[in-house]
Parts: sequence; C-alpha cells; structure tokens
Amino acid sequence: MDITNFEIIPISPLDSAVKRLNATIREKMIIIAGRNNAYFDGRIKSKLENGDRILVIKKDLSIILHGPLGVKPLNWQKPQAGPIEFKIENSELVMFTRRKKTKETLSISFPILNFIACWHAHDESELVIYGDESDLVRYLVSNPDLIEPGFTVIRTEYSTDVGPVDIRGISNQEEVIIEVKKRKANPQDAHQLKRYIEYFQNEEKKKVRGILVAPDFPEKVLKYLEENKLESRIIHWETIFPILKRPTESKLEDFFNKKNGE
Amino acid sequence: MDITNFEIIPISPLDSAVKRLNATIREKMIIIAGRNNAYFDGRIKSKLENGDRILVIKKDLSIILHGPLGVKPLNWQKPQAGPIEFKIENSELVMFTRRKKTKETLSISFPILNFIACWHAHDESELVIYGDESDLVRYLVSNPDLIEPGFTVIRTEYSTDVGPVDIRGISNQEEVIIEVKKRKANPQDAHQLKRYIEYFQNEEKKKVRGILVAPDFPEKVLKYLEENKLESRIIHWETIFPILKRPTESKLEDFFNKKNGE
DNA sequence: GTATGCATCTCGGGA
DNA sequence: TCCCGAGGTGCATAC
Repeated sequence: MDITNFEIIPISPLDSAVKRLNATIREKMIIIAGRNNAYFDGRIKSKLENGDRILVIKKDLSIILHGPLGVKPLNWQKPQAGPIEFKIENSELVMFTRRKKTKETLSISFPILNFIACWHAHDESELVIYGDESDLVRYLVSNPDLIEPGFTVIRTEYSTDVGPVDIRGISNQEEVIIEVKKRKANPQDAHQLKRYIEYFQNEEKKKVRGILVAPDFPEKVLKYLEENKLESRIIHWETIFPILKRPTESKLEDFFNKKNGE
Repeated sequence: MDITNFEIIPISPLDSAVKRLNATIREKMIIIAGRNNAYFDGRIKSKLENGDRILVIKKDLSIILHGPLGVKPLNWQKPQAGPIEFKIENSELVMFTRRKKTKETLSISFPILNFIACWHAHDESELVIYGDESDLVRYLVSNPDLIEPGFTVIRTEYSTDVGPVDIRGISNQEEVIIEVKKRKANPQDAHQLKRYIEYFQNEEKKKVRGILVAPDFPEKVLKYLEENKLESRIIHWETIFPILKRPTESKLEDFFNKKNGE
C-alpha cells in the first residue's frame, strides 16, 4: 500500500488538470472542492446556483455532490452514470455526464476551484450488519413466547400473492400471521397486514388472526388495527439487541458471531 | 471569498492535527482520507474492517463515510450527531461520537492517514427542483382532460382519516378520487387507493370511483386494481416535463419560471 | 432484466 | 413535537 497514492492535482494550468481528470475517471476516486453550480435533468429537474461544495466521482462512475449541510447529497448519479467528461467552458472547469438509457444529464461548473485530488482507494472489506428486520424475525422465531405464550411458528417468509408473510404460526389452535417491523408502525404497515388476512380469508377460506409487531404504535394505527380486528404487539428491538456503550467492545463481536453461528 | 479557505492540515505530528480537528468541528467542513475501520451501534450494529475511505464531517455535525463504490455512504450520522471527538488511540487517529438521545455511537479509526483538510464552505443557494409529484398533480389539475374527458377537479390534497387524497373530482356525475404517482405503480400504491375508497364508502357512505395514475403498471398491480374495481391511467411525466438535451439550456429556466409563475 | 420491500432510509410539510 | 408520505429514493434479493 503506497501512502502517496493520494495525489493532489494542481488546479492550474487548468487544461492539464482536465487532462489528468479525464484520464483518471474509472481508475481512481476523484475529489474536487470548489464553488460550483449544478444542473440536473431527468426524472426531475434541479438547479443549484453557486455555492461551495465537494464533488466525488468514484471509479464505478457514481457521482456525489455534497454541500455544507446534511447527509444527503445535493446532486448525484448512481453507479455506471454513463460517460463522464471534464472540459473547460468559459475558462471554468465543467463536469458533464449523460446516462444513455434514461437520458438524464448532470452538469457541474466550477467558477472557483479550491482543490483537486485523486486516490487509488482499495477496500476489500464488506460492511457487516446485525440487527436488521430479518435478524429480529430470526430472533422471534427462536423465542416465540415473546409473541405470546404458546405461540408456535409454522413458517417464515411464507409467500402469498400479496407478498411474503413474515411469520406464520399457531396459537391456541388458531392460525396467526405476523408482520414484524423494527421501526415505529405506520398506517401502511397495518394495511399490509390486513391485505394478508384478506388473502387467507378469500383465497384459502381460512380464518386467521393478524398481529403487527413493532416497537411503537401511533394512536391512529392502533385505531385502524382495532377497527379491523387486528392486533398489535409492542416489541422493542433494543431489549433484544441492546446498544453498547462503546461499539468497539468485544461484546459487539459476540453479536456478529451469533449472526454467523446460526 | 478567500480561495485559501481550503486548508490542508499536516497529518504529522498527529497530536497537532487532532488539536486542529477538534477546534474545527462546527466551524468548517472536515475532509479526511485514509485507511480506516468503523463500528456503529444503534438502530443497527455494523462493523467495517480496514479499507480506504473518505470521511466528511460537516459543520452541522453530519458525518459521512464513503468507500470506493456506490452513492450510499458506508456509515453516517444525521445532522446534530452529538459531540464529536478526535483523539489518538494506539497512535491512530480516532473519531468518536455518541448521540445523546438515541445513544447510538460511531467510532472510526485510521491506521493510515492520507490526507486531512478543512474548508470554510459557504453555500447560500437553495436546490430548486421542478417536476416532482406535486408539480405533476398541479399540471393535471390544470389539464383535467388528461385524466379523462369531462373530468372536473373539486379539491386537491383533500385530507381524510386515512391520509390526503391527491385529487378529488367528478366525472359523469360520479365522484372520483385519484392517486397520482410519478414512478411506476406498485402494490402498495394500489392498496393506498383502496384505503381511500373504503374510507369514502364506510365513513361518508358514498360510492366513488378510484383511479391510480402512473407512468407504468406491473401486471400484478393491474390485476389487483381490477379485482378491486379500481382503475389505472397511464400518464408519462416525460411527455409533460420532457428531458432536455443539455440541462443548462435556457429552456430549463422556462420550467422553473413556470413553477414560480403559477 | 423486472418486481418487490427494507432502510441507521433522509427530508420536508403539516398538525 | 410527532406523524406521514415523497424520493432523481439506494440497495439487495427473488423471480
């Protein structure tokens, strides 16, 4: 690993910089800081007058333009953006790309250039996550009493015409289907559950109970569930996947080992 | 505007860099490039072994960690992340933050540092967009014949217990409610419409037609609509907001003027 | 390729 | 503040 692979490109003469940039696309990550304006046309039209922003172009041809605030980029292009071209227009650096399939275009001009760099970044590591919805479902399947005492799981990810049912089971000789959400329930969740119930009643001529599992329920959702004879069950993921004081603690490893070990 | 406000911070001595960084949080955008590992614990747990990535910390305390691929950051924190602290641990630069309210933590260590900079970025411009769903609804309201000849709009954004109805109108003396989507319809859209229809039939004892407007309909969605006596109407936003060959063309301005002028 | 649903979704608007 | 839905959603996964 060569530490010098992070390389600052002189911003002048500009034509040399443009040559370097065009040669570097697809090879290295490009980072440009400067005052710029941006125009996007595609699924939406957007314009952005001059402001100081960071432009990142990755070697998969994804493009990200970040302003001084917020997590979400101001403009972007998904990977394989289509040909990216740097050029000089009215003595300003301009980046232009047009995605062939969708015809969408993004054009960014830099009246002021502060900084250009490229970087041969290597990253073989994969982001490993634990504690998403599927992990919560797995946990509930292993601990069905959390849903209710005596609950028995029959199937998970049971596929129906109206979508996959998270958990299907039996409780007190009655069939139950369960929709699991890791976040606060919303009206659409309740409706999704109703859809499943309707499916079983219409297609399979079966009477089933429906339970929506979530850490929290707004009043409106509870009302809707009640009106439709559906049930709610509060289950906090935090009691199952407690947040550690420091994520580097060895205990975090335990969680990941649990995921792999199952 | 001082062009020198983009400032490269020497990576050694490291303790000086750390001091500079801690003094710069909330003041300037910070950009760090280097090989790092990252641990997040909160709504989910994630671990990321060493790889070359860019870390951006904005003055609103949003944090973004980008790897070499994709538009989506590997790790991030929303604005007002909570106190951000740089320190040296095992002679490595470490960034740590813990959000008070949610207790979630993000820790990033840099075994290799390639580059540190800070930037007093100014951006007074707002992203102006045209052609989102609300613009499409506005256009349809002005051109109701696109929905069907003789259609008359009564209200838009009509609020009900089950959510706001995009367009409410009358056609051939029959009430019609319309749900507008700019993107391809999906099963949930069809269900959302059904919810509205049920609301009118149950609460207001009114029989109403329901139309889902979208540029494209998967077969399954069409089937569901049909089964529930709902209608589909194909309307391509592209015929209304055509994509320009170059987004900087003066014609793009026309679109934005239209938005403001209405 | 299309279809579908989760997401540390983010973000803005409205009550 | 919470609630709710749009999004240039991104993205993985199943088909």
